Amino acid sequence: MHEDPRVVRSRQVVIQAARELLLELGFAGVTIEAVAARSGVAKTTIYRHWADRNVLIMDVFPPVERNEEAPATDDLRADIIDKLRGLTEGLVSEEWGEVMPALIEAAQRDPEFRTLSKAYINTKRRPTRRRLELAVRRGELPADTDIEVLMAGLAGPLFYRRYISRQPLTDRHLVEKVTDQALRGAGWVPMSLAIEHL
Amino acid sequence: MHEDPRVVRSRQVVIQAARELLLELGFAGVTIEAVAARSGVAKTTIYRHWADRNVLIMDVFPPVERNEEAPATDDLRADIIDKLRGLTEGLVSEEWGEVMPALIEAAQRDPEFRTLSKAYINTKRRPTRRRLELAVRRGELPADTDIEVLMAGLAGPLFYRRYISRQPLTDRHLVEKVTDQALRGAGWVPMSLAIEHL
DNA sequence: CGGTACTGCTACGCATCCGTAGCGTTATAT
DNA sequence: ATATAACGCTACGGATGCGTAGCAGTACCG
Repeated sequence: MHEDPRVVRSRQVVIQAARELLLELGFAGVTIEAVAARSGVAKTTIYRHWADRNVLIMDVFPPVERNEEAPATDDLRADIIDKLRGLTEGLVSEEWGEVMPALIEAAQRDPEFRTLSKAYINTKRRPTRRRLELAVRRGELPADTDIEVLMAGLAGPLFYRRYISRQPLTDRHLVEKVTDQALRGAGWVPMSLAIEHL
Repeated sequence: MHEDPRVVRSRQVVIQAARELLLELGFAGVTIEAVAARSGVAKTTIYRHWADRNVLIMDVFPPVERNEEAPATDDLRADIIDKLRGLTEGLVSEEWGEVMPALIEAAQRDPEFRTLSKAYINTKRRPTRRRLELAVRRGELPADTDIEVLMAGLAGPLFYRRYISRQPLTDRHLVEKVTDQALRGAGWVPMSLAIEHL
């Protein structure tokens, strides 16, 4: 019942090669022949694991992890900064950041990729969204806060710098600045003050 | 010295067909043969106007317009909202919005597309950036404002909603909400108050 | 109205890629 | 040790796309 280590290795090596090709040449570069050449795995072997080219390409994108928890200390700002740091790491990582544009572009026209993309985004968004909803209930944020606008105000600037203006995400205190700008703009009141308001 | 109307027509029809194919099928779909079939223009004629496939694809993207002026009324908020409305129109337009993901993805790996993309972005950003710098000089914004973070806070959320979370940009007062969130977060003070502060 | 220039069509040769078949070899499991 | 399963290799047939050549028609310009 154990997985044959040869199978495990083949799959891993092939996916890695396919990912590299996607980064370097775009979707057009991910041909079975090119993947075979780069990975050293025979073309026939690739076809023994993936039915066709499209199935392989889907597997290039990392699996969705569904188990992230919403942080919930009594410090909203710290919780958000923590989340945005995670997002920043993802955006600059090779595994995620480099592959995102291809996924976004594909999602723009292919329903299957759109589904995959939505699964990613929603999974990533949920914990932060939960935390913001909690903040509203607690009074850290005004009751009439538009959470979606706030979400966009937090994550949007990071995506923007990464893919649109192409500026570094490594600037000192960037995440803090973005967080403060959005939270302050949303009318954030630190917990201690919020309690006084009751 | 006039342009032969046949040439004008050929170029226009071909580019239109190529753009449609880019939207529907991505870069891989923009083959000379497919463009010829859709446009009704003979393949040989296409090669008479474009040296090869890449040159044609570059022409699919609309030309950069360099003549936009920075607005400069005494109302920062109104000026920014005006600019963001323009951005919103672009993002939902067929000419721009639908083609952006492909350009971003291409810019991620191809230096030529990266150059083109930068030209677009910088041209679009400049007027808004100018207006924000003016605002700092005038005292509408704090002297230590990080203009790049503020830019990202204004434009980022709109890009984010369009391409990442895929939410509508047509919500009532979305642009106003985004503007207020970012400006307020940046410590914006309306002009009348700013004067009092002197 | 006559020459020029643009266009459309067919037909290439070349290359790349798809996905499959057959066969020998080697690693793995029991 | 032996059967099984995975792998590599070569070789296909079919499809698609590139970019070019040659020739015939026709729209344009002066």
